[in-house]
Amino acid sequence: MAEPVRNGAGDEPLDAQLDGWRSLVAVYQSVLHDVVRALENDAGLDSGVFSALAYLARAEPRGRMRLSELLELMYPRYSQPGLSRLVQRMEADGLVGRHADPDDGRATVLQMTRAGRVRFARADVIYTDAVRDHFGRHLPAAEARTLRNALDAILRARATSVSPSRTVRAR
Amino acid sequence: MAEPVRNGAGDEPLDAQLDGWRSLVAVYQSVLHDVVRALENDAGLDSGVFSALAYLARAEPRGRMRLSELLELMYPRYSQPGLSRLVQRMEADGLVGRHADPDDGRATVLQMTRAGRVRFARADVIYTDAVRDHFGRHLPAAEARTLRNALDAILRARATSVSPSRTVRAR
DNA sequence: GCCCATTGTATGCGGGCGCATATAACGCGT
DNA sequence: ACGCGTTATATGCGCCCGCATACAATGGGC
Repeated sequence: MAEPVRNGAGDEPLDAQLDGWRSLVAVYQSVLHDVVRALENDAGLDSGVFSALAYLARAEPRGRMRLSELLELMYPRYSQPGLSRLVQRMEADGLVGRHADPDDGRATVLQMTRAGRVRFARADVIYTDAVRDHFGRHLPAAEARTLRNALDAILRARATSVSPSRTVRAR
Repeated sequence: MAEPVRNGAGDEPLDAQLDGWRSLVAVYQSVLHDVVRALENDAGLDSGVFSALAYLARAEPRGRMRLSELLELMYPRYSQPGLSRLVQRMEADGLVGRHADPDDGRATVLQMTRAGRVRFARADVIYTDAVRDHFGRHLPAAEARTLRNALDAILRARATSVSPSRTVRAR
């Protein structure tokens, strides 16, 4: 969001970090827009469903996961009610099953269906190709590694510092 | 969106660009969430209103801009109907005026109000501080410049390559 | 064994978004 | 001056989101 007041030439105190953030925002929005379009048009999946399937595909054992675990992975992209309805739609589309957890009567266990696996496998190819085409293609591998290192360092630093309400349930 | 299948250790063919994209997505979502929260809580502005005000504040002459010009700046974050309603809300909140363009009967000219300027000035401080606190603080200035250069190169490359439907009005 | 605070999930509600479409003004060709 | 394709904006509609809240199950304290 919001790329206001870019330091074009001889502006203000010149803030390298702020400029970096603005460039990051611009790239993210531009690339994501095209990638999401590719997912929807070529794979028939919206980005939320795709993300959920991606996490489920990695889940052990075999595509099973608690709804609450998935929520932690998808937060803050989805709120708890938002995820609740997302998986309802996914169940309606036959991509996942929702079963009562035998160990905890409150919990719901998600189970990827075979159809879900197939849809995800196809979509993953679309996604990967789209990211390469719209992003990776323009970034030399060496710079990509540098970029990743810098960004991962930020993630680690943020995880460490006591950022408020990193916990899903707060207040 | 979607950070599936991260190359943790000895995974697949190892794709530096894809990993970079995933890190970018993770940082963007995490940081943006907190920045938007700060804007809403401390400045009482949602991110769309803030972005629009930021562009208007830079407009010459003095906070005037055509709706269609603003649309190009906000695209693809907002669609044309989305922006239409966004500025309607902004007008209702007294942040901008909407006047018929004397030179073109179809067009609407936006004019930032004094209240809009005040609200934006306050929000801009909140925004800048939040970005520094959640992002810039964790990124050395040298790395920030490297980051910006790599990302801006991607933006330029994307603008050059004939990416389909970069124009607002397509199809 | 009974409370009761906590945890896991679902739902009522209001609001914002995008798509398709409508409406109105423009301007060029004739 | 008329027609018609184009451009600028607005609106009907359906969908999805988050917030607040409801509800059910859990487990530790006593």
